[in-house]
Amino acid sequence: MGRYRAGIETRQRILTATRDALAESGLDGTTLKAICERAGVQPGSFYNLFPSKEEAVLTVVREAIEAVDPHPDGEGIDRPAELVEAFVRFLEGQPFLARVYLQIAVTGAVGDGHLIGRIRRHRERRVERFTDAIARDAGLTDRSEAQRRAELMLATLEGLAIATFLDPTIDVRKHAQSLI
Amino acid sequence: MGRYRAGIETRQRILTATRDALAESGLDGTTLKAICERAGVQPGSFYNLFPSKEEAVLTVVREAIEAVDPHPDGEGIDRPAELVEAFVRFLEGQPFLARVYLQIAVTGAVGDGHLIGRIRRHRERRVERFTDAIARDAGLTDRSEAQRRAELMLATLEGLAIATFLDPTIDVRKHAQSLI
DNA sequence: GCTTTCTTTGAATATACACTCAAATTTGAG
DNA sequence: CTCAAATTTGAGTGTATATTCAAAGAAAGC
Repeated sequence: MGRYRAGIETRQRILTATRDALAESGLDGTTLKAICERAGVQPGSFYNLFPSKEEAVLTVVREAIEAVDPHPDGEGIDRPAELVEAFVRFLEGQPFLARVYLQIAVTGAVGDGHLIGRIRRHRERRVERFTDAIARDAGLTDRSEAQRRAELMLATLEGLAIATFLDPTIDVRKHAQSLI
Repeated sequence: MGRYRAGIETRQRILTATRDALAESGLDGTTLKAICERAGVQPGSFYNLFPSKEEAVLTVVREAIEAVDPHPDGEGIDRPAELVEAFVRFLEGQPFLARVYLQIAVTGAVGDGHLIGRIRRHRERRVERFTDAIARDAGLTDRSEAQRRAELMLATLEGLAIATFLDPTIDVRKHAQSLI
């Protein structure tokens, strides 16, 4: 499966096109046609590089989340404030992608169960990171108490995301700060 | 636009069919065909009673929310605990409809802007009720502080709803109680 | 029983979608 | 230059969708 330079470039063009389409038209408006037109590519070419439309969308969302991760390599020690800050940055910087993420989370579970599995795992890891950071920060020995707080904190952050979709005037940052 | 008895009965059958379809197949699986088959009705009959599929779905969701409202008539005084309890009851009793509600909230804003408008207004009223209840309960004269707390509380509840979709083992009630 | 209003039918419309595939073309290593 | 591997084309497939409409059929008031 070695790729030529042309293939790699096209792949990038498709990812950029997907990101732009998502920002402009949302998840539903981001059809294969829309992506291909933006990327200057025909469907067959798309499917030579991606197994499905979903995969391209998910790649874009994943990259955006990683871009705000304080320790994307898994090394280093998270602090709760950093994790919250990363969430807020994601939400403010790429609100359209944040919406797509939630859309998959809320919608996906009914689907084929493969897409939702990935979101589920991603969320589990996030709960763990929050739990660790909180336990460390508050000096908690009771890990289940830390997890309880982590779940609540993450729920609030995701709820705030929904709130901003419905009312963009809400000051997410201010609310998020009050969690720490 | 007076209706005959037959029309009223058919309307009820369609609403029940819609509710059942939503519970079994989610929002996406709830096609017009699915609704009509369950209700034992042809499409033309559906459109004689509802202007659109969306309208039927929204009616079902609205009725379910009203069913857990502590003061559906608008009279009486809410207490924060009651409002939280209503939310939890809705989430536990009709998880599929709760998901549909969030799905519209997260997805809708890109659409035609008419469906989302109704969700937005519904949410605004809810923030107000929470704000009033909190201000009264905590004896706050600063209404903006009460509103801040209300927004945060509602965000957490909605976030918990998302969490239960991804991980049904989460104890929403316990988390929700800790908010009061 | 007549007449108007409401209800039901069900085929038709229109359209949108993700995805496939055989053939033509381009790439780049040796 | 050669040739196998990678890429691109673009028409085509299959399927599903919400909604419409003219015509036929019940329901109720008088």
